[in-house]
Amino acid sequence: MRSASVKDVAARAGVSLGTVSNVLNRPDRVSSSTRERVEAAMGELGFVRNESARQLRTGTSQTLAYVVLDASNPFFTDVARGMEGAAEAHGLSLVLCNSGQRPDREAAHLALFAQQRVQGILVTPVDPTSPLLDRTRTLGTPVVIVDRTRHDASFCSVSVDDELGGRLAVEHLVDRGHRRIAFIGGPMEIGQITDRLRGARAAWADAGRPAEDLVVLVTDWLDVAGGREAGARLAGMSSAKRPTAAFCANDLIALGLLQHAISSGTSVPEQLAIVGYDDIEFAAAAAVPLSSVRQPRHELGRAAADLLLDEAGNPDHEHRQVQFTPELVARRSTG
Amino acid sequence: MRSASVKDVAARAGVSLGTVSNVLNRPDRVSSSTRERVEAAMGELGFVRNESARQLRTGTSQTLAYVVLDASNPFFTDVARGMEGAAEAHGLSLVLCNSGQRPDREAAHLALFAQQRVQGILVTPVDPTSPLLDRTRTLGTPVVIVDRTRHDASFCSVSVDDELGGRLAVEHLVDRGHRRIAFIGGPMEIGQITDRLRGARAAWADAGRPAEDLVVLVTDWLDVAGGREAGARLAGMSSAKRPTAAFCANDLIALGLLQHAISSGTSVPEQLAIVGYDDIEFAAAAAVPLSSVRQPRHELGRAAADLLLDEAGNPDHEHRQVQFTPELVARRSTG
DNA sequence: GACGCCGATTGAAAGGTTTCATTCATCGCC
DNA sequence: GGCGATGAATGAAACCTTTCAATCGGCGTC
Repeated sequence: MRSASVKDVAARAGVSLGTVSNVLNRPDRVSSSTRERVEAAMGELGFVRNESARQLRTGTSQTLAYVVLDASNPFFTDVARGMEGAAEAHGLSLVLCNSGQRPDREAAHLALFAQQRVQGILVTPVDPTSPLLDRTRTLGTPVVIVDRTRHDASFCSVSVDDELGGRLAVEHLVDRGHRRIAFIGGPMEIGQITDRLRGARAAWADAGRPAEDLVVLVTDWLDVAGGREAGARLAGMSSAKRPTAAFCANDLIALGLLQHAISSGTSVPEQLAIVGYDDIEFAAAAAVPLSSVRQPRHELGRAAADLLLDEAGNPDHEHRQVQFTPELVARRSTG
Repeated sequence: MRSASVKDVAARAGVSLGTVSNVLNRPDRVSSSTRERVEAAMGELGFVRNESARQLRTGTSQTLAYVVLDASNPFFTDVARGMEGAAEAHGLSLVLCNSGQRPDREAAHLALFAQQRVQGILVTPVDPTSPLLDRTRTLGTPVVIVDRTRHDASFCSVSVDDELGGRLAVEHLVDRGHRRIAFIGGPMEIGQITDRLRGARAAWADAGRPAEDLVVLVTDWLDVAGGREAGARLAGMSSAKRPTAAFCANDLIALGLLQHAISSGTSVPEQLAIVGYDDIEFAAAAAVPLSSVRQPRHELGRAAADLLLDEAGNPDHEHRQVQFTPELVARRSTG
């Protein structure tokens, strides 16, 4: 039971095949009586337009694709929502694939989308320097890097000023009078983590504080478990050496740290102030609402989609690296 | 600069177009010397196989689609991970679209996937009774309903026994000695919410407790804000009438309730015990780790994908409604 | 030396849609 | 009543791949 084609519809409605196509694509060009006849035939036959054939003929697709780094991190799903808005405004659909931080899956998804001839690919790559990105673009599919960046200007990208974010967090802690603080995050291979740390150190130095009073605790990964473990390490320090505040490289770490503090009877923020990063929904909803560095997630997604559409459609497109400004949201976890 | 086609590759490699196709699809049929020549030509021309043309000719696609109800709920992203595993095992890709609970977007995504002739569509619908689902299947695309169900057996579906889940939660609270409890959730149009409530009431009755000692607080939606607000309502009750435990219809509600309790000085679980539902990652990581009814999220996704593949590939497929069994995970929030 | 066989290669057809230059029909107007 | 203009409908060509029956060339065998 092969599904009906325009030809079948045309036969049934007693019109030519071109007319059916006109009904589909330029309904104004067709008289209302035949239009109705054609539409009736479509209904009776259960006609579903074959997108492959359409796309083959026209060479254009109606979709943008986003290869997500980690679909279970709320940050990325919010970014994707911003993209959806932009795509919808242009009459396009956004489809997602999740790489789950696996380079092989990332590669497979990139290849699939390239073969599908999507209008363009948004990607938060496992490794932004991967030559696979260059290859994908060279082969004809526009690519925009999301929440990461290439230091040369070889790709369009959208990101947030992580150095400033680090700075904001530490300036806030300095304002609150802290004289010994911790930076918690890792792994240090991720450029953004080191940027945040650099900003943190700069702000600390600007405040005239000695470098050794900013303790760095490196975690294996940016998840809740890493935060808990860091909490245990903090608790193990002598009270003289123990920081009175912690700046965590993302909210998951901060939540883990908070959890450890509460369960071990450390009061937040009195004995330990905490600043997170990302301002995910759960940050405001934590037991002690978290201060956090907010990234404009929806704008990030929207801007990325807009850049991609420009790259895809504008003949004299130039690569741009958009950088957004983060913002500190002070809540109870810093007093 | 149109991208190269098999014809271009064939010309460059000095072979026929059929041979190029053989290199792509049956590399064993082609001598290694010509194969190398063809592959070299592909590399030089930047050939990318046109998936639309392939699909048009063969009639088969390599993808499954999942229309997610709410991509920002970690529960659904975990379900999607289970689907990814099943898809990968069959050499297929899974693509996601988010309806964000908007029926119009759900409809648009269903239409898109049907036109793309994906192998099948997994969907957590806004409304499982929507005729759109029937229409999509009638028009030729297999559909499996995820985490919802049709009460007639008209569709394959996977879900979890919500009545049992409600039962487990309340039995646990009864075991803990609570004699007055609350059910918090809503809106009541969602079948699953009412199922959980029915199970809760049944267990309560089985324990010989009077119906009026199970207080129902209806929320507008299953989010953190709803939980906070319910917390305020609980706090407003006289201590004689105030329940000593709450069973929340999902973890987001439970987290909101927990947050309210902590910030208002109510100790958990001593003054208020809390059971959530879904057992999302943040449940275990909450300030007071949440007891919760765990749904087998990955299995749910995997089973859904398997059903879909059977419906798509097996000529004498019969619709099945798979129901999984939930499990109570006791943590600190219930003592 | 002819024959048959086998693996390697070929090339035309098919798949469903869109496009566009043509044709057809109708109508108003001189 | 004939003419041009206008609007509607037509149908062949093109998009790129895969498939499959047919051809080719080389080899071993009788």
